Amino acid sequence: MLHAEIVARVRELLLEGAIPPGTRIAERELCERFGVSRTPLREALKVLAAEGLVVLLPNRGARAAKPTSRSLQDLFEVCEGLEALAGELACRRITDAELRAIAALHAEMVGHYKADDLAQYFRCNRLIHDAIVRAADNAVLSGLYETVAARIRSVRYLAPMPSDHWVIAIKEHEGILNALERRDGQGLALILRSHLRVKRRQVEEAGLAENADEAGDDNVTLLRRRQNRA
Amino acid sequence: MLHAEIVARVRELLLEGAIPPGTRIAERELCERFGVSRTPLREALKVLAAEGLVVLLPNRGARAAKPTSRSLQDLFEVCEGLEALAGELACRRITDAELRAIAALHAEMVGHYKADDLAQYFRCNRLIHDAIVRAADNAVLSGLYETVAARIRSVRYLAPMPSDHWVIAIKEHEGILNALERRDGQGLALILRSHLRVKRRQVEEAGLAENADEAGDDNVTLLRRRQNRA
DNA sequence: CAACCTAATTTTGAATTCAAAATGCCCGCA
DNA sequence: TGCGGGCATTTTGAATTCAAAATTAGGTTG
Repeated sequence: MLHAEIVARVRELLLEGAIPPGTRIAERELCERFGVSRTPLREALKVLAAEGLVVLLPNRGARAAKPTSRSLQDLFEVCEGLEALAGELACRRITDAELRAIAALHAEMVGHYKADDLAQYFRCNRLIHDAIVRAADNAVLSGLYETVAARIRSVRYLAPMPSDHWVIAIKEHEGILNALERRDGQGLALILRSHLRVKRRQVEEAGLAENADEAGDDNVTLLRRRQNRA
Repeated sequence: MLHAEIVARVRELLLEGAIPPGTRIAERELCERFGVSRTPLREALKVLAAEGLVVLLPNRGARAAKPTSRSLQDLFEVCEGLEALAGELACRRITDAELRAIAALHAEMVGHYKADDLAQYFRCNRLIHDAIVRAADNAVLSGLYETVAARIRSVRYLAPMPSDHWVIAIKEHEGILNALERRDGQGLALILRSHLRVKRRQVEEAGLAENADEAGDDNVTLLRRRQNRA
């Protein structure tokens, strides 16, 4: 099945940053890169547009979606909700084997923290969150989480990790593991939400200043909108 | 833009029940029905497949997705989470105008209840939930909610509404309005979840018995799976 | 009579073609 | 020199074409 393959490969390019947010996607170029005709490529772009990774401009082609500070906030809010839900469900359904696997990942992650290996730390971090979602054993939730988390991750280069935040993150992860072991769904949900809120603030602080100038829906607009609503 | 139009129209057909779940979707037929070639139609089917309304079988065409009891449960769980999140955000962001509009809808809905007009009642009910999600003012959340709620609604014909449940639903809706007015996000989230859980049980009780025989992933399987996980 | 094998037909997946829209280029002109 | 208009080129959106796979039908044989 050619179509699904292409969706996956283009998504890869978008998430890896090989096609940076905001850049024009030339059909021609991707076609010859993949060695396929425009038909399946265009199908793939439509699907990715439905996922929110690509925006289609009528008669003007496709661009890699560039999250505004606003849409990034929206994504974080939803991601919090999804992770909280996953945490609750996981506490009800997680198997001992899954729990052990997460504990192992946690230990490995702490090791990377002590070794100051940020990349490996992030890898474990991600695997843990994925494992929790998987333990929730809900296919719909997994699918939505994957796309939302991917869209957030696509701008992860914005977030530098101050070392004091790193300590906090480790503490929070201990709480996560603890809540899982106690099967405390409510507690886990709370921790996951605040955990994500920390990351969100990091991205906000890192990213807001720099894309305020070019995005149409910038911070000033955002503030005005949300204040007007009150 | 032909493509988006076709996505919308086919989705309509699927949600209206004009193409019942599980039926084969003949490309040819839809093409002549819409008066378009296969290219944009196929693009539309790919998008709808990504949304979960259609399943694509390699070299064997498309079928209208038929939720199994399992996937329906998954959808309900996620919908609960999304509505709860929407409720929390809405309490923070809802404007007085939006609140008044919901109160008006609520009053209208009670009127339909007293007049025993089920169809109109459902209409208002849906509009209220949509309004709450809209008041949450989060585009990503709106999008996800729409698709998840649509997939649930696509099998709504399964759920008969016993009159005692109807009373409960009205009571719950009073609680919803009350929590919104008090801007009690936590409380609203709880009410929305239990509200949805009632509906979920209705659908389960109505639907489970009848599709157990044909679906591959039936109730027995479901129970076994989830029990095995403990 | 039933099971199976083969050939015709239909249907799918993808490439190619074609028309319309947008982009870019060049020239004239103030 | 700077600006605008018109033509050529490129790119997009959709139809058509073509090959491969599946389905169907029919015939053969045990």
